[in-house]
Amino acid sequence: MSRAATVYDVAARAGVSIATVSRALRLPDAVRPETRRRVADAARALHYVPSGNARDLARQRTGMLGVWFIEDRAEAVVDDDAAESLQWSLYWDQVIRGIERESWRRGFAALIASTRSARAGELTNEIAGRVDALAILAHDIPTDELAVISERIPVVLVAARHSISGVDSVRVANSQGIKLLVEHLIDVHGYRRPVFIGGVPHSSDAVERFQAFRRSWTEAGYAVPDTPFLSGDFTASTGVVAAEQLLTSGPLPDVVMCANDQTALGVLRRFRRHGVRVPEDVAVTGFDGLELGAGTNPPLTTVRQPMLQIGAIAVKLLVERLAAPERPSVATMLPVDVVIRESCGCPAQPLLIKGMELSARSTTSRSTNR
Amino acid sequence: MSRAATVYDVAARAGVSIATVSRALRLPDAVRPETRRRVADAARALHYVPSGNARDLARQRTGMLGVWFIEDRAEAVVDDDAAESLQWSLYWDQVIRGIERESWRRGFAALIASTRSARAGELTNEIAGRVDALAILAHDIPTDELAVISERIPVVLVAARHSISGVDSVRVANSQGIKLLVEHLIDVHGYRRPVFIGGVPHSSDAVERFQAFRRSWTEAGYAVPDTPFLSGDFTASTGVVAAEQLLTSGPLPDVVMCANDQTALGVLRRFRRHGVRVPEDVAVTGFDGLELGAGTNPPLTTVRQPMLQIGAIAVKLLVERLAAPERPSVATMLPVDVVIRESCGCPAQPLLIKGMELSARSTTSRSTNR
DNA sequence: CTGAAAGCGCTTACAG
DNA sequence: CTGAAAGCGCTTACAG
Repeated sequence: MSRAATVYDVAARAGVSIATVSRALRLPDAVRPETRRRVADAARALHYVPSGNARDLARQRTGMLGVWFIEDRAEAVVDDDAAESLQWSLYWDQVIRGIERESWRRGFAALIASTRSARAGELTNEIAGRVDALAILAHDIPTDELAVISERIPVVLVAARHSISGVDSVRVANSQGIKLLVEHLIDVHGYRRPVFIGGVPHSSDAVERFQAFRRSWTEAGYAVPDTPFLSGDFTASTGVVAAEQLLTSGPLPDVVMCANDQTALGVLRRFRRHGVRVPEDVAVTGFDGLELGAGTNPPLTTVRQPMLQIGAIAVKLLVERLAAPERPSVATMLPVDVVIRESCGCPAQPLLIKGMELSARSTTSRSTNR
Repeated sequence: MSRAATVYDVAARAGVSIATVSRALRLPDAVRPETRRRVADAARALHYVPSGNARDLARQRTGMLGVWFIEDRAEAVVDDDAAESLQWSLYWDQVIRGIERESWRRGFAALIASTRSARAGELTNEIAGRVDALAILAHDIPTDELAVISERIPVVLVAARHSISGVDSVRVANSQGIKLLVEHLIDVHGYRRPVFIGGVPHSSDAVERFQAFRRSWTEAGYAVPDTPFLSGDFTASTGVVAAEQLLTSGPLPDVVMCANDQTALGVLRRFRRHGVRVPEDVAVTGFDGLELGAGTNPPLTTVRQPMLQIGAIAVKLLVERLAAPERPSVATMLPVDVVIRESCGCPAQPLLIKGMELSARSTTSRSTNR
């Protein structure tokens, strides 16, 4: 690892100018075949690896899309040996995967930077200046800093609480999803004593889901608590804790609605460990539609949001704005589906309640899921 | 989004030189408080966002760790509506997560670039030149290109087949894991007609696991096929296809060992759909130790590899080599555990067979898992 | 504590 | 088709 070769070294060895080296490497058709070959040989011999920084600086673009990912989970302790991964948001994971994938399809690399909280200035100094556009994945965002950054590069907010004028955003129809699910729980199963296990308190996803929970049950004529039974951090450990508390705080509700799948997973596990049968003794539902929920025991009834698509759309908005900086900002709301599996009390044959169609006021459609 | 402000603009507005702007922003203590304030005000007023490229170019470092992720899955068709995510390797996902996390802990951002196959030159041009060090996640690697790149920046190979001299690598004890699992299947369950569902043919993980499968059963005195029943791409669809073929090709084996968990998941699902009971009619095992396997029906007996740790160690090796470029290369082999759940025929209480201890020739230790 | 100046390694009009 | 030169936006010895 001696001093790395540069265009100058390659040029010298090939007996051409640095401009020609640049062209031979970048625009092969712009130079004579003979020249091209000489440059290629020199580059190979010198183990030349072009500097991305220098190139990007000269070109005034980076080809990178940034993902700023704020972990908002608490430092929760999980009692399960294998559950370390459950500390992580499987939901964000999927969204990030959607971003990576779409970035790749559109010729960008993804620069992922995560942090535990938005330390002031970090966003600006660490990534904003090194990417062409930036996706913010967070429930709570550093509004002021973003306002400045969005003046310089396209920014898209995913699942964020606040919106910033001129900044695109992507979110899902939380309320509709919960509403459809509650209707199912009432109409099909006749439940009437629900409980809600919340997520990160300042998360708009968590807030919207709980409010929809309240509204839906209330409108159906049932009294429900005006706060979540417990608010957690969207991890399985929240579910574990919630289940424990549920078991020691009087009669069980007939259905436990969780702010997300991972929380529901924790509830399921802890209930099972205590011999509480789901759905016989109590029904449990989630939100997200993680693959994981198809394999739980019993399989989890949930609301599925299009996670990969959320990421893909975020990238699409970014790239579009890169092409048309002045386009008005767009707030995308993606539809969700209710995935009926067994944890709500339904038989093994899963059903799918399409959110799309309902929102268009058509008949509830139920189609076989597998 | 007018022309973005630069140090020159900030300097002009603050009435100082660009050197002072740089210092005020980067080394606050090196300038007078008054100067610092003037610069900060100017920067804020101008919505100044420093250029990462220019900074990195001047500094000769990027603060970024690259992850080059080669997808090697085939374009398989899955019959399950929700299974799109199963097309993705949940294993790589975890490793990447481990990388992101450790990168962050060590003050680096992670640049993730993925591709479907190693197009020549892409690696060199697209990432190698823009990161301080590079992790290659792939079963099969572009050896020549990497040899060149590793001359310039630290490279670490994860789960790769070939090793390159002078390049660090991380892999797991595939053989030991399979061996321990086979011993369990024979000693505890008395199975004798196993079948192996393979992974990507050129993957060393897939190859090592199959070879260990052969060796272990053979050494125990049982005849086993000398090729996998089927070789796939490590996705659930491979498992689905394998299960179909198994069902139509004569008597069922007594145990189906899969090259990884996602494949096993596909087998489980398809068997279940056809009314084949696991483990009563046939046992099934996986490899990876994904969380997902704890929730399948029945829960999956598998070999668990420390995926987050694999990623973390990859980063550690990279950062260490950054500090000591001449250190001899190290090939890390991480231990695995056998996670006994129910799909092998064991009762609900899960067991853990530690790979570590066995490899040190101590007694097989069995500890409760939850 | 601050400034002038060189340098980081490319790309890209502009000439020829 | 090729070269000389300016420019991309910072950082960092070196003086003062």
